[in-house]
Amino acid sequence: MVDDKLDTEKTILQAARNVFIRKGLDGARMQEIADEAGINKALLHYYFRSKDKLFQMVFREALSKFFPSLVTMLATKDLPFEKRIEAFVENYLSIIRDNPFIPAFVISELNKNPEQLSSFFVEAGIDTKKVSSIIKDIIAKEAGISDQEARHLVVNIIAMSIFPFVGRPLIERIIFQSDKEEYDKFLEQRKKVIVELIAKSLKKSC
Amino acid sequence: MVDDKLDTEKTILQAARNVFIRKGLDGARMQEIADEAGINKALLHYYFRSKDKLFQMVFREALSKFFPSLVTMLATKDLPFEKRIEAFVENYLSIIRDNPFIPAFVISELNKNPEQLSSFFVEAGIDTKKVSSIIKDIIAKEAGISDQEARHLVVNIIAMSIFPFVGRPLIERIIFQSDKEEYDKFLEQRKKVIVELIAKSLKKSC
DNA sequence: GTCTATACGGTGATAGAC
DNA sequence: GTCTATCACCGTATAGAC
Repeated sequence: MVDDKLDTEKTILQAARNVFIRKGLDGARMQEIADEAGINKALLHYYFRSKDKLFQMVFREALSKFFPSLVTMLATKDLPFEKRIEAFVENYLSIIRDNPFIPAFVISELNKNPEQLSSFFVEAGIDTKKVSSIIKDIIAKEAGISDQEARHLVVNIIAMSIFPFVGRPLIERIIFQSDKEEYDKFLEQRKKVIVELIAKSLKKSC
Repeated sequence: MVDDKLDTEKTILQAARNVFIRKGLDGARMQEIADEAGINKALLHYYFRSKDKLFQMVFREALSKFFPSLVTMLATKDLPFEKRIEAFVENYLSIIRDNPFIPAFVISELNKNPEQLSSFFVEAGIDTKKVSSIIKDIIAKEAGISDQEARHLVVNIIAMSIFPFVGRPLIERIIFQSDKEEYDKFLEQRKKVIVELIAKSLKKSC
């Protein structure tokens, strides 16, 4: 161990991330986290009091990564609309690429326990009204579509970005015969595919 | 109890579905399943030997619903291509609507334990090579696109269909301010939105 | 701060009566 | 087939020595 006493906390958190994201809250074992951190169980409780407290740390951090520059994407009016969508997709995909298991983790835990969200929003200082009004006031207007269409637009973009990651076990086996390399190539093409699809959809038909 | 002895098994299975789909394998408790079925724990083991065996029943059934008429959609050449896509989306969405929690359940369990798939394919008699070659040989040709583009097409359709359900806890709160009715309306519009988007994307640009 | 030892409540599974 | 009682184990959490 090169790390000195003080970053024991960081070591534990990293181990907790690995285990919780792989196994989920219910599937994770404090013993496994301790092993992965190279310490023992008692120390976990010394630093984080309980399993649930430790989980909250990991989960909320993961959830934060999920709110990418959604607001940023929409708030900055510097670029033309389509360029901003492109920037958003690129940014979002790169975040997911760096944390490929976070989306499935967050989705799993959130579906088991949706109430967690309320307290998260409060404590993270996120105003959902603001986000939703931005969609109406900025996206809808700039794209020249209705409020409802703007919501579909946002959901479509996020869906197409995230799904190849959360559905990877299934897609990779069925469509790619478990060829990991082919699948990675496929993922690299996503940005272009999504951006072009969205751009085309925003053009008035002719 | 009106049910006679023989459908105890069905009662148990239904209770197991409810609990496993809500809590996942790790989060589910045999006691809770027994309670929900109105019987006691011992009987669960009498009928299904172990928690894992019972889970497999539920999980595989759920997984089957996930392979919608993917093959059907592609195999039948009766309808013109775009009509077939429309039929597929409609059919797929109605399956999900009837089982709205299945996608998140399957995705969660599959990401925790991807190896389960191999044995499932074998036992369900699913030939993944066939599915993947259908995508190349039928979709790509009829749509006049490359093999790789055909794969993106399939993934996009499924992504846009499933995501509003697995991401519901998040989307509903952020974009719809927890307005359930509004969200249901939104879901009803999905078929039209997806079909039109895909149709537009398949048109040669002008 | 870090360890070992242990308490204590569950949890899956089985034995055995009816 | 269905129940009650019980076992063996595991998992979180804490006590207490160093």
